[in-house]
Amino acid sequence: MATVGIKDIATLAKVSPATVSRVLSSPELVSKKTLNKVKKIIDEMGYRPNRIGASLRTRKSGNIVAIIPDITNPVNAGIIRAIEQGAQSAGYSILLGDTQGLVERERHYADLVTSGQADGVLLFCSRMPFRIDPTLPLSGQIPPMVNANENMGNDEIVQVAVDNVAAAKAAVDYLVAQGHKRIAAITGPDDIPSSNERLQGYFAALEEAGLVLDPDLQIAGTYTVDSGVNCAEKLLLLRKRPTAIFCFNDEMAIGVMKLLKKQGFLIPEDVSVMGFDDIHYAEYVTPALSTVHQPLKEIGTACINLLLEQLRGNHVPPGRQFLPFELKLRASTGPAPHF
Amino acid sequence: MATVGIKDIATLAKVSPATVSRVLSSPELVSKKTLNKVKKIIDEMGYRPNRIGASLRTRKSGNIVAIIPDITNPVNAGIIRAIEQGAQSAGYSILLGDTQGLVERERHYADLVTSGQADGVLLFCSRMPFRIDPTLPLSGQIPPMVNANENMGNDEIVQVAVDNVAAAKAAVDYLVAQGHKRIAAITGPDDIPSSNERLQGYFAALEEAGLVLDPDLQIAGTYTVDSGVNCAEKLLLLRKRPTAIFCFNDEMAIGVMKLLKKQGFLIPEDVSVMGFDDIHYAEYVTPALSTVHQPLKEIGTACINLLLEQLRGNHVPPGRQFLPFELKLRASTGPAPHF
DNA sequence: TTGTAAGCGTTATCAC
DNA sequence: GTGATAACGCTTACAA
Repeated sequence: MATVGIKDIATLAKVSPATVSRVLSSPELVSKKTLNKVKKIIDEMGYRPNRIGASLRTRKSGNIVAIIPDITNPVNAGIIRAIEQGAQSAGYSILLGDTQGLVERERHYADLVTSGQADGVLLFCSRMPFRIDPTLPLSGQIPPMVNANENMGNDEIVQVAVDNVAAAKAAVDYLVAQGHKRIAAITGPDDIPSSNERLQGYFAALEEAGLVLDPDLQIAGTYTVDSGVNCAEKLLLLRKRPTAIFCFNDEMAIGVMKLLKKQGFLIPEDVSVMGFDDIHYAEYVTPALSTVHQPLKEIGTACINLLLEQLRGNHVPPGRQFLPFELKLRASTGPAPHF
Repeated sequence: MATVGIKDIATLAKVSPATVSRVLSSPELVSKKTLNKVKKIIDEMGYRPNRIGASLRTRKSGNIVAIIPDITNPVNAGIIRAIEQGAQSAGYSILLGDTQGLVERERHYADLVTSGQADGVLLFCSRMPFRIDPTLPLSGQIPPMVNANENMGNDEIVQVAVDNVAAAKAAVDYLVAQGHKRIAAITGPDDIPSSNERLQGYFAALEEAGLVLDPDLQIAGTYTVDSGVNCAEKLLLLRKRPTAIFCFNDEMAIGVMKLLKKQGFLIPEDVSVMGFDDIHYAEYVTPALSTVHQPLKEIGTACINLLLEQLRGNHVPPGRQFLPFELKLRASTGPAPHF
């Protein structure tokens, strides 16, 4: 691997390094003749340009860092897959920053931009990983950045997601239309904005339906199957049980169904269960889970496109961009039981 | 973001750039006094070293590229998560190369090493992404590299995985012990070495049990739920149906169960279903899926450690390294039906 | 259309 | 312990 550089090619092709560089980066500036000559040598020598050298000079790394709480989460994985695809087509590579939800790791990965290793950020969480002076305008303080699937509570940031309020409302509207009057909500952790948005949608639907809002029917989970089990236990212990349970993600819905079945409840005859996300397996649990579908691929594509636009130096209007959700009605929801 | 560099710090601290560099990289070489002085200025100025400049000089990017057919696959996601963790602790970042199984994308990501953007490779597929001269020894032709969870058919490469032959044999041994005599196998695509290894294990178990090997009972799937459905259809159409179906991954097992239930078969009373992988949801399908557990975290950790060892310049004995699998017996397998 | 030469921000090698 | 200086491999004014 005796490294062959641009100078070696230049020497062999009897041109200047600048010309070789042009052959690589802007071939239209080079005459056909020298172009071919140089290309031939490049091939013969198996020369591969060193991107680090170029990066140092151009001050562009060609990398985008994705800051993700958990790559194992199928929602994130689905989005990142589309992102990677779009990035690669545009000549960018994705740096994977799985943070396990830790602030320090979010910061660490944000620092990759500061240290020149990444040109832009895709943020899958709601916390701002950069130190910001709140008295100054945000633009100029942060690099090209797009938030994926969360709400940062700041409309100066470009954000792509599903309209969680509307989506949750649609889910609950459906349960209401099925005659349910006691509809429980198992939310996510209360510091997660998207979970709070879903809660708002839940409230809105209940209010519109003129249903009383029973605080006992609102429980915070942690987005895991186990927490679904635990929350369902609390719900079933109530004197007045819910006839429908709306879970803010599919994992918890799966946990809820697990407990329900274990306790001999019929789904949906006794209790309807609604999820959120439409992960791959929602379709294959028994009964098949009704849920809110999030268009992961489209979210990912929109994110990377908006980021690439910024990286090209073009202005992207900040604020939230909503992609359409879809209510997937399967077998876990049905009419409210009669008493 | 008026970029402040090492020289600025040097000037302000009235030392040489070299000293500032030492403060950052080898503080033990600097006197306490200057160390503090320089650190203070660095803090005050919010100076962040530019890694690209350093990379150019040291010829180390600090990146590792993970070449993965599909990040959406929970097995890969689980492994990569542990890898990312280990890499980050060692100061490395992971470049995500989702290839969608395409050779050209595998090559593309391998090229990141050639172009200096990555120092090592974590390979999740069985194809060698580097051009190799087969007449020469492999070492020297490839960068630090570890294969995760596949078999490259080349013992000169460091590879970490579960012993697929033994694992599949254990799974089938169990079915045999349960009295099954007609055990079907739904394999993966036949160009995937790990699938072929599982097939070997299947053969070995049948042979050891003195069972006839019926070619009708061996079908190649594509590792998707749908392909599980299709393969199960073929199996159920046979005049002599299997009483147990061993699927080479959980997704297909889920598909098989879906069809079985749709057709009114009882699992495991009529047909036992065994999966492979033990993905998160295997536990939550109905009936809970018996399967072979792969220790994803351990695989990931072993991979990154072996790679880091190579990146440190230490020799790592090539060849395959097996991590222990575990047979998870849940509700989808049981005794063979009596006739 | 091509060449010259000055960097990009760091670290390594010498001296001192 | 510290400083001067020359790289690392490339791009890009500017000049020719």
